[in-house]
Amino acid sequence: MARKPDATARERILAVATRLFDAHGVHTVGLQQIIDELGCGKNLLYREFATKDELVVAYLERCQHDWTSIVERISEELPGDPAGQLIEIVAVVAEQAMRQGFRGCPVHNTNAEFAVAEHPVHRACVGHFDEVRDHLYDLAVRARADDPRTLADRIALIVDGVNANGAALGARGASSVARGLADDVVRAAL
Amino acid sequence: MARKPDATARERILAVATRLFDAHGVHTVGLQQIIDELGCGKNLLYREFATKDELVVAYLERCQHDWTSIVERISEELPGDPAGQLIEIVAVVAEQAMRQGFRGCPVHNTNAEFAVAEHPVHRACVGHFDEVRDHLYDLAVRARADDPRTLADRIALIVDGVNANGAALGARGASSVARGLADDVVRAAL
DNA sequence: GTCTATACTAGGATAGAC
DNA sequence: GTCTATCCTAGTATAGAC
Repeated sequence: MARKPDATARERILAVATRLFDAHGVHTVGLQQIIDELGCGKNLLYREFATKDELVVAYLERCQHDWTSIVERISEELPGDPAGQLIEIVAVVAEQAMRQGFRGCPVHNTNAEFAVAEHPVHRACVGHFDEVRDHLYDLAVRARADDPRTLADRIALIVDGVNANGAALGARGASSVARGLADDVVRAAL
Repeated sequence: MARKPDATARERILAVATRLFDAHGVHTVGLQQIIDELGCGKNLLYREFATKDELVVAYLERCQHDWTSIVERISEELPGDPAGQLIEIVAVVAEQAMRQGFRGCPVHNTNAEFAVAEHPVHRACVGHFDEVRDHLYDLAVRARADDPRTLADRIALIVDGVNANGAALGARGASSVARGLADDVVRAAL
């Protein structure tokens, strides 16, 4: 009797790959390691993702989706308060960065591993940061900032700074001052 | 006739390794690639650096030395003006981040590639960030900030944010607003 | 037909012997 | 400075279980 095709295979592969990539970085994790942890055959992985690059791009899309979920939740919690949303975005990222074992923004980390500008993985990373930038700008405009471009970029600096500093120094680093800084930045921009 | 032992060998190796590590990341650069570019034998490299990890640690020490040179130059340019030095540090990093081909802080990038906390490379990275943090705190104290810890951490966030954002988006990113933000932050803290 | 498991190629890695 | 040993990688092909 033939098995039914497993519709969840792609999701299961991505879940394992995400966990390993997040923990160790992309280049240090081999496909064999993913296969071993999945307990599946090599063919299954290669059916869903023809190359490792494809798997990495799918991983990045998943990271991007996670980010979108966060900002949408914040948007629902503070409807009609774009200025508050800008501050809350910083607060949520800072909270993540102070957790034990935080390794930084996975997209930044992946971007650091793929230097060639034309590489699809590098492009996927840049695409994510462009989306983040656009969203922050949109919030800054709706907050009626005098200079929304500058406000959005200042918040972007804080978010990126929390991710980088938290990856290096964790909770004993600079993340704890991020929310206060965002507060001052937003207040001064309105 | 036998060659004299080359006292500059270590420096030449480090120079090539630094260029390649900066451009492509640590894991993607093989020792063979470094050897090929040097035009030397494998023994020479192994005489100076027993393992790749040792070479990477030496590379990080070089990065740390480069950073020290920058802050010392700023210290000489603005003697007796610790507040101005904090702003100038941000300005110099932002200027670097807007250059063509900027790939981010090499220490952050290397740290992202070495996740294991006990790994000597990871330790070397954290050591660098601790030094940076201490230096910023020292400047904030000497600037007579009301809360020097918070001021130092706010500047650290901006510096790290410039490095991360610049690596992703370059000159079209958020680096251009860094100096202005640092200016406001320092002014508000005094 | 779908999956697991294994064998295999080709290349690159670290490491070290001579 | 060359040459070798061993290991690990991505990716392909094949054999067999369900």
